[in-house]
Amino acid sequence: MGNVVTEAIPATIVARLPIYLRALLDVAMADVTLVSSERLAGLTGVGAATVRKDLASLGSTGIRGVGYDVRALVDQIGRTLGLHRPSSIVVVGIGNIGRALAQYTGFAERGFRVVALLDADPEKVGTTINGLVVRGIVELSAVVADTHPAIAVVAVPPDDAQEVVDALVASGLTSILTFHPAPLSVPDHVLLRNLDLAVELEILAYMCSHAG
Amino acid sequence: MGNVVTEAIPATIVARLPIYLRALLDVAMADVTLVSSERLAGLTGVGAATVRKDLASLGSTGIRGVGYDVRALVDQIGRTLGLHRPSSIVVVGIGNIGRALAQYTGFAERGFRVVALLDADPEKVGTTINGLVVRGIVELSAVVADTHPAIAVVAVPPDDAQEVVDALVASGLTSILTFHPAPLSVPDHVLLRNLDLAVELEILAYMCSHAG
DNA sequence: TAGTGTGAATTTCTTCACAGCG
DNA sequence: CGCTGTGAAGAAATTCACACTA
Repeated sequence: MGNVVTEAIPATIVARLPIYLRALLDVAMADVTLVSSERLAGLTGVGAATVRKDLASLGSTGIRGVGYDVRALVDQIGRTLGLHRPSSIVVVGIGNIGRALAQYTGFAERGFRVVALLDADPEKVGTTINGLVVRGIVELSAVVADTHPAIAVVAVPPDDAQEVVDALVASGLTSILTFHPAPLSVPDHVLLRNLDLAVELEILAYMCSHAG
Repeated sequence: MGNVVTEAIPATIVARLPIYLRALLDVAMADVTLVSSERLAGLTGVGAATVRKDLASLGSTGIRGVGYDVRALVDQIGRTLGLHRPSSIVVVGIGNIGRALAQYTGFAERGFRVVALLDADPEKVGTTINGLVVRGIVELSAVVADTHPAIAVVAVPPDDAQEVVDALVASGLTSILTFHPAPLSVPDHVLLRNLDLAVELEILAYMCSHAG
């Protein structure tokens, strides 16, 4: 039990781990050092039994009759998610969303480091954001080869998205986050996660017209 | 079968409907008028049988041996999601993300209309974005009463988010989308959907360190 | 014939309930 | 005593397979 080696955690659980982590960092701020599964359940909206099962699945370190040590849990989850050493990120497309990412200072404490910014607009190339110089998109493969980012975030205009994604894939990147309002295609070995704001609003629209 | 009245569609299905819709709008652009469940499955990454089950659950109109009529499906899904008439949106916080939302022209064709912009910064109040004047956050309840938005999108600095959400709830809004890097609390009757970019990156980080 | 619609089988996820331990 | 850890039960979602029909 509690094997240190990774043994494929189901996607449903992986999707909840960041939620736990977020809540744990939050209570840690308030100098709380112990949480019960019940408390964590209340903070995250997940069932208490599910919380225990999830934590057990990553070889948890709960103390019977007491709860879980917050710091230990943060470590455990962070390690499971691969955040024990910072992941480098390249941001492609320095529009509103790209700039938000480049300027966001909270990534550091979540284990992410923005290492490069790229844009196609000559007016933006050469400008500095948060200590990073924006480089031209023509340098894409050079920048990737240079900084070896783990993840690329693509926030370019819709018409350019597929092209940029293709270029990233060609440069060897295999994890991409996009904000594109339509499906994008990538080879099977590439992980693409797409956030479409309209999709989020549509889900909310349904819930709102059928409930509260 | 195929009851027109709403009979509580499971959340898993609701979450997929916007994905189908997105793919359908995409193929409609290419003047495609018919799609098979197989094709839709390929476009969205969902299983073909699941696609058929989902569409059947909203009283679908597939034609055996042929496929589904794209326009009919778009209508059907749109109506189910409550998009047959545009939902009004108020955007609170005109930073990078808020500006991106205010400027995004694609919402109209997805059934959403940004009707108001709010910000606390006196420098921003009074400026115009995409034909809308930014109003002060002190006017929040007046603006809500005035424009009756269905959904509020909150993109303010982390420290202000809870306060703004509370004010929105107090003004009577019950559907809120936020971009906050921590849990937010709302009364039970309010629907809050939170997009934490760090969470998305963390999920990607896990997948990337355990697969591709 | 090609592809929907759907019971039935299967897998996956969640909840329950409680033994066991600090 | 209180809370974790977990088998077993239950619910939900997915997949299978095929009858059926335009």
